[in-house]
Amino acid sequence: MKKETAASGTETETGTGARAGIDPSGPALARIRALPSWQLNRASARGRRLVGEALAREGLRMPHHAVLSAVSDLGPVAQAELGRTTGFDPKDMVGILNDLQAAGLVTREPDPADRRKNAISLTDEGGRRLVRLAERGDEANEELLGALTPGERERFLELLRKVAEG
Amino acid sequence: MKKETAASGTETETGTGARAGIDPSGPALARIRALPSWQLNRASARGRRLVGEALAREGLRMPHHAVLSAVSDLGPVAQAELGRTTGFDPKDMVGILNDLQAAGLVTREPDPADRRKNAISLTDEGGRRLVRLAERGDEANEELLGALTPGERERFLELLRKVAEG
DNA sequence: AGATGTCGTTGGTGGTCCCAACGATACAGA
DNA sequence: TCTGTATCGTTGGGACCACCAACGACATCT
Repeated sequence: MKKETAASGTETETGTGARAGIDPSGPALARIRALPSWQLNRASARGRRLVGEALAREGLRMPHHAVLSAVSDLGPVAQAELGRTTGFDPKDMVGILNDLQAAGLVTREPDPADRRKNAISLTDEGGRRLVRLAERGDEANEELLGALTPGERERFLELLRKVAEG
Repeated sequence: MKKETAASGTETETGTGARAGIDPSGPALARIRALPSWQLNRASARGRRLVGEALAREGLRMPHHAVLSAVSDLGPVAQAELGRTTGFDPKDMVGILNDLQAAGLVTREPDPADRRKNAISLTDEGGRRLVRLAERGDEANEELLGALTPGERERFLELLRKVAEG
């Protein structure tokens, strides 16, 4: 029952990128799996899993790490500014900061100079936790790129940045 | 327009917008952004957005494209087999196939040889739509890698596969 | 026959991202 | 000073993707 109509017939095309060694009977799935977007999703999912597991050992998740880093860099800073810097939605920023505040890693005080704003600051414990988070994150990324040589990693990151920035 | 005073206005300033170089006192954010996992997430998100928009022009989404491709390759096939092949959760497979069936792109008939199974087959319209989906997907991936030369694309995909497979 | 496992399905969770609206507040211009 | 406009943090909702638990129906192995 193989009535392969799609793509198997006279789809000569330019022959670009097409991995010539693909199963001739039904290349549709292999084509999809060869797409950069597909492989990017797979690699990204693996990275998220590795980093997620690593940060979970510190009781936090990736957004917490990012926001904690931003607070560390920007000193006392408003939530909206944190959102612009890290790219997280204001809606989600509320929950992230709630978690960090509940864990005693940041303080959230009203800004006397602008009473609309919250001044977010890093606590000492937050600073210590951030160091450990960075270590865990580095370990996870080390494992993520484990199959690559140092030279390949450099090249990969360079190309990846181009793709990410569009 | 408006000067951004921020909470730390009085003593931080130090001269510029600070967008230029990495601040040596607090490189935490820059470190995170330089992580492969961070860049992978960015690139993957861009890919998902581009592909999603492209496939939406055909009224479908990425999982539909993948499953439709699998059905095209595997002829009449059970849902569980589709799930194993494409990696989608059985729960999600139900919804995906509901959509494809409602759109007349696949048929779902009871398998007489095993009444637990559904035999999923591609319709003629499904085959035609799949061709268009593949074209749209290729266009989106073309744009995704637009900043890379052909040689860079090949190298990038090679490294990306290594990272994805771990 | 009974034990075991797979089938499709339903239900629920969590994470990421985006949008709309709200009250409170700040600010620029009439 | 008053008034409109914009931003602040917050709440609520939705789309999409990934994952897991449980169930009845059914097949298979012993």
